[in-house]
Amino acid sequence: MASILIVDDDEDIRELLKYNLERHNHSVRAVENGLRCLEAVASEKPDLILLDVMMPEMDGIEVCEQLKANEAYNSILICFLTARNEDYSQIAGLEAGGDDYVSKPIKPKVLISRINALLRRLDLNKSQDIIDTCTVRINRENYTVEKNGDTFHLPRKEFELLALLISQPNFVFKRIVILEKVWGTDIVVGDRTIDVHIRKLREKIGSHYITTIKGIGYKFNN
Amino acid sequence: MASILIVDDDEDIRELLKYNLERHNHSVRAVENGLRCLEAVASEKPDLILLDVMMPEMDGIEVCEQLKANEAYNSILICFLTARNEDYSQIAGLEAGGDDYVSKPIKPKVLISRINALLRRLDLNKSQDIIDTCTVRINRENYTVEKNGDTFHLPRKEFELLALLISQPNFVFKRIVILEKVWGTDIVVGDRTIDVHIRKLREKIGSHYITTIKGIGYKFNN
DNA sequence: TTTAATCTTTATGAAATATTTAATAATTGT
DNA sequence: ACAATTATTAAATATTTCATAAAGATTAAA
Repeated sequence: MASILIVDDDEDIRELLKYNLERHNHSVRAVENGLRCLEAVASEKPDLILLDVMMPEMDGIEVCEQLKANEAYNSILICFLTARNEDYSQIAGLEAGGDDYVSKPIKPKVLISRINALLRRLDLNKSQDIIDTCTVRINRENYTVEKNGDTFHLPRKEFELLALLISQPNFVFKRIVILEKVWGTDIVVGDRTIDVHIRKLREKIGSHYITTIKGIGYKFNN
Repeated sequence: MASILIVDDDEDIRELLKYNLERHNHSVRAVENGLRCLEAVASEKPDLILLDVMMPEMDGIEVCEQLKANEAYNSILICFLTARNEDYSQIAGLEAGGDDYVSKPIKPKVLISRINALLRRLDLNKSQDIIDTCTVRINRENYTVEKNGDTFHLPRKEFELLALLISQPNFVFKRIVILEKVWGTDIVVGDRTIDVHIRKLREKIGSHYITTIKGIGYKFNN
């Protein structure tokens, strides 16, 4: 859902982060130092950079300052990765124009949740109260769905699930992404919970609107 | 819960915002222009400034730049208030060092929710997994509560409610603040819902731990 | 100043909804 | 056919609402 650039000299961390972010549908590149970061940004501007503070040669703070000084790049979100008690870096990083920081050791869950919070800032105006496809229209004001003229109410979770799927018709949402968006990163529910809600939705809006993509997730057909 | 400074030349807006923020437990000051804002900041540093962009004499962007240039004040969060289609201002504002913006006409709910998101950044490290008073200890890992040696589980909402109250023993949480923190700003539930959860909690941890302050809210006794 | 009536807010219990789990069946891809 | 994944159903929990009772404030009269 977003293009993310990882900058860290530790290959294990790059791999860990790449794996986790890709699981969550992000498109990820990873480089090992500040110079490569600037190159990567120049070749394709990412939405967000995960930037290690402590790196040989050019540290994260410096990279950040360079980017924020460049009008073409200063809208890129920057999230610093800092060692645990590196308090100074945290402050310096945020003052250099960083948007957030995450302390190592990095818990993937925490990282994902922070990243989502940051990305939400990008599309502040995207969030719509009413989503309208040619067949179904949902209204966040009162959790209702309108289909062929008749309007009915959906309970919260079912509504959020439908709202997510319908936000990008024909796009396949992975199960993990659904969990994250509808249930939140910190709440743990069993795997079958999604299925049950999908079934309820299908009962209510008609089975053919939602297609299962086995091994991946679900999509709303339009 | 936070000290907030409102800067807007429109008295109605100042009043509206002040009223709403105070209802949510924030301590609020309001001034009518940029100069007064700088004075107010100098006399007492706020956690967050709600800063109108369009103001006579010194506009919000300029105020923001001055504050962010001053090492003593650049940690203050700044949220711009912009006219609806003032797109340029939004961008300019964020580039000037603003942390967020809210478009007029301002919906109090939206504002409160944004402000909470910003303030959460201030106390990233505050959130504890285990809270321990002399009598009761809660564990966010697995939603359990330990009292006099025996441990039991609480359902999510009850747990969150207890966790909130216990986070500041003897502090009276207003109903609206409880709703906001436990249920979230965008979810609407009836007024009696809180009562029911309070009752469940009292049943489980003992009635004397929670005191009702009529017309205001509840507190956890320690 | 006390008392009683009145109004507002909170407590309670039961019912209605919503959500989650768990067990089993069905489906799909290999 | 086998393994993995999803669907389905029923049951268990959790959450919310609703109606009614109780308690706390407030007001006005005695």
